[in-house]
Amino acid sequence: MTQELSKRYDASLIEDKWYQHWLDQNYFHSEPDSEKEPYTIVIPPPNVTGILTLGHVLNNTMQDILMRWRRMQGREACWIPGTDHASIATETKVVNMLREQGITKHEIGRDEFLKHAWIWKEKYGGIIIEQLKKLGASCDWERERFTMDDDYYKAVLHAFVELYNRGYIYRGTRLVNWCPATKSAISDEEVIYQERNSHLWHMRYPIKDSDKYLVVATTRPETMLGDTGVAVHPEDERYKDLIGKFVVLPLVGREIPIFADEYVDKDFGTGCVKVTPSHDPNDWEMGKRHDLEFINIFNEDATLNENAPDKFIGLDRFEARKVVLEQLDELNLMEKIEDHVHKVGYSERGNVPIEPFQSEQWFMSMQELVKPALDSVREGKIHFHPAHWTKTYEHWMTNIKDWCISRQLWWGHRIPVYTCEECGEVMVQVDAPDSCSKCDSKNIKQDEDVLDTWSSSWLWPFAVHQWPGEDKDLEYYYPTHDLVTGPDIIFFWVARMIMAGHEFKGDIPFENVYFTSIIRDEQGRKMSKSLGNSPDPLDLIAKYGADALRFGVMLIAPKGQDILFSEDRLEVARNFMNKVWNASRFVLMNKDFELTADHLNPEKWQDLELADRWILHRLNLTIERVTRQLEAFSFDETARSLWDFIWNDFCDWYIEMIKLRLYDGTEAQKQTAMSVAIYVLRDIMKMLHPYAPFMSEEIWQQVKLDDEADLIVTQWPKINETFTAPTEAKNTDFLKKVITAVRTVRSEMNVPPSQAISVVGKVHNQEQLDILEQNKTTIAKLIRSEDIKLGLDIKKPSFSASAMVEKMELFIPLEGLIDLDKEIERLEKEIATTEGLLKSVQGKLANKNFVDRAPEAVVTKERDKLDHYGESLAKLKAHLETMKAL
RNA sequence: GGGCGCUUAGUUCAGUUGGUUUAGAACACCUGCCUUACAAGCAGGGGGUCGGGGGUUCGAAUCCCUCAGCGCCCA
Repeated sequence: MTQELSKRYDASLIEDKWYQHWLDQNYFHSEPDSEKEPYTIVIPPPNVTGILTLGHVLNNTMQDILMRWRRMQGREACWIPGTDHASIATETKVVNMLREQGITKHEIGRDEFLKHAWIWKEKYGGIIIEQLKKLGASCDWERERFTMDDDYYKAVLHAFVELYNRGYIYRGTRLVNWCPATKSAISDEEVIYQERNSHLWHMRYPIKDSDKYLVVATTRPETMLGDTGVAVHPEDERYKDLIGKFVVLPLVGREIPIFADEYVDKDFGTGCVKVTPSHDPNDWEMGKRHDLEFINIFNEDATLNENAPDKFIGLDRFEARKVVLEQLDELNLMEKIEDHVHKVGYSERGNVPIEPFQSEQWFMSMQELVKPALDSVREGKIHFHPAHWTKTYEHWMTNIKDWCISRQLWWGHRIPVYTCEECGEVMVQVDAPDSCSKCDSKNIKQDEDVLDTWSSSWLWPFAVHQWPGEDKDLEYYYPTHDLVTGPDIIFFWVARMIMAGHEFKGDIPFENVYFTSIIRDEQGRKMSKSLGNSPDPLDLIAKYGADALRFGVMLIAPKGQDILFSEDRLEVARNFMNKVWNASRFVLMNKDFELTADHLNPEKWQDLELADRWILHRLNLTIERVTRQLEAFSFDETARSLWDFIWNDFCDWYIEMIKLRLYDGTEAQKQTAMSVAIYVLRDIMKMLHPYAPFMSEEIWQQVKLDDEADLIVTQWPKINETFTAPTEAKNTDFLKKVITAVRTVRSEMNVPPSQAISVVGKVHNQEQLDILEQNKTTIAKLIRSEDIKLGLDIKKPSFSASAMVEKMELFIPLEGLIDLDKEIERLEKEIATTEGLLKSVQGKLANKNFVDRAPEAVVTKERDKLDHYGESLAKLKAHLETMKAL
């Protein structure tokens, strides 16, 4: 039986209940089913020790919408969840935790450190997963994966070994982006450039065997201790004579050559560039070209090493800068200091300036991997949404550099390269060798480094299964279908997954990639912990409900643009949820019969009225539109379509129009109205379910038949062709216009709702008369009038306000109430508006070019308008005259 | 320096292949209402000429060029 619903929707009473119910029924779990077409999404695995942010809410709500929608469409829907070990981020957290206990990681050693890390992971690793459940995420939790699970770990090593054997992985000494805080190399993508106000120091380098000097300009004076040359442009007349000569490096005394290189920008600084091959990428290249000496002056923590003069050894790089500047100043070698704004690369995780640092690392050659990945996007096998990201992708892919995949960390997948200490044999294999394959020695040492996190998560779409083993799940669910992620990881992750998909599976990993917006605060600032502008989604769920959070975020998530978030936006969504709740409550309060299949069978409906045919017609349009919008990943437009249909059509008009039948109608009339209302409400719940799963399920339980399934597994609504009723839709629009016109007069003339009025309608034709006569009681109810007179040639009352609707004249006799001046003013305004419209139409039609060249239909339309406005204007003017004569 | 995107009511945004009236919605605002689903509500209303300029066209917020401002990415 129907239970009483509370007047206000309280999300907290139902959300946990339904989530538990869905879990109990195992609805989220998927198994391969040859009868059904699969639909798969792999979650972008969040950082295992992370907590839910609004970005996750946005991203995962979209995924859940797609999952629930596809599940309802009958697909075998599988959403695979999991977390990422996040090498640097997690290790940093564990290091900090240990530091608070007075422990350093080197003290306790690798194995002991990893024990602490796993304990940390066990303690905090489940948080974000539990938070996703609060949001309503319908992930297949039985399939949850972690990138360092045993089998996943092996899959990562397997991929390394494979690529090594295929010749894509090599070891090399390169200048890498070095993070002195974490003492590890990082990839190009992990360097964040930030603008800094700094200086350009102009320093004098004495020329050997001369009393002259040349001036170099630099933003990093401390690196001069590692300078091994000075470069000028070959065509720079100022310095041509100096090429081939030497300068004596101040503070160091080293004699270094002056040489010419095209790279030098004559117009920057002095046109002379100090060259530090070991500490600058461009200088590195020049060093190679000109066979310069490579002198590394830094330790791993960016203090100066023994290659620097004694007094600098051990100084931090920033300290060293001060000392260098002081000493140059003392020696009168500082020409001048200019203010200078430049971009400094910071380590994303360590949050300190990165140091270009010469070291031995593992690299992955990208040349071959890029090709199929680029083609599959260019050829449209993989679609990006919005499409413009394709260009960004192409640009990056065509300028890609080899990927530095080793990290000087412990938390992660340790590189499976083993070296025999006896004979130097190198063995690359998944399982550790017992002995050297060449000399049989047991003295074998594994590479100390771990792999970049992304070189494990790039395998995610297939490594979540049993890859590289035989696996029916992998067969069934791969390739996946859609991926929803942030554009900030298009290079880190998306591009690399596409490469891995092609390389290891010979196919694309997904068909569509939807790039979400970036969430900012009201002032457009990025959300961050330090700014304190990043609300906790769980607080928002507690305050507004998960459904409102989901719906609200979708409502403000435009395709391809940043989102400006504020809590006001959630209030809007909460109000909407309350509206839906109350509309449902209204229907249920008026349902006084046990619902049967007959009630829901359109063929059994008797005596449908105009309102019924109209709302069913609108329902059809909404089903079509919402389905189309979901197919296009238009999450915001879908939300708006649902809003418009539910609030504007169903609540504001349909429910109001059937009240008369429900309150005063015959049993049959009431039954019909309720049947249609419930039918529509049921489809509303189905369409709303992906957006607001909790409330829609709660209401569904009240309007479902006993033998029907829970909403989450109910079939997505379909268009019913018999509901198509364009004429009824048009007639209803006319009816609505008449009602609104009367209401407007009422309001503008300050007639309170309690005040009875009469209405006299002089219709334009018989059709209008029929529509209005047939719906007279409905009109009466909605305009609160007991007295409506209609006719083709009805007499116009003298004391009355008036309005025009599609050539029909409406009079509202307001004797004793009417404010004559006000009505005259109103009419004059109306006349001015109509004159404006008329003028614009006349202008078009007076243009010979328009009449000659515009399509016939467009011209006809304008002629109709001319006729329409002309007649309206004449009538309005006539009214005005009568009013003025009074 | 290169690339991508944005600029429409006070605010946040819609506006599909250029042609339904003088550009829509929500929030905010103004007026009147506790009308037995909902005051987290109902009814009504005011408010923008679509960043500036130029062009294409019978017709442009919608296409092209240009300038300006903002944002992001890459170097």
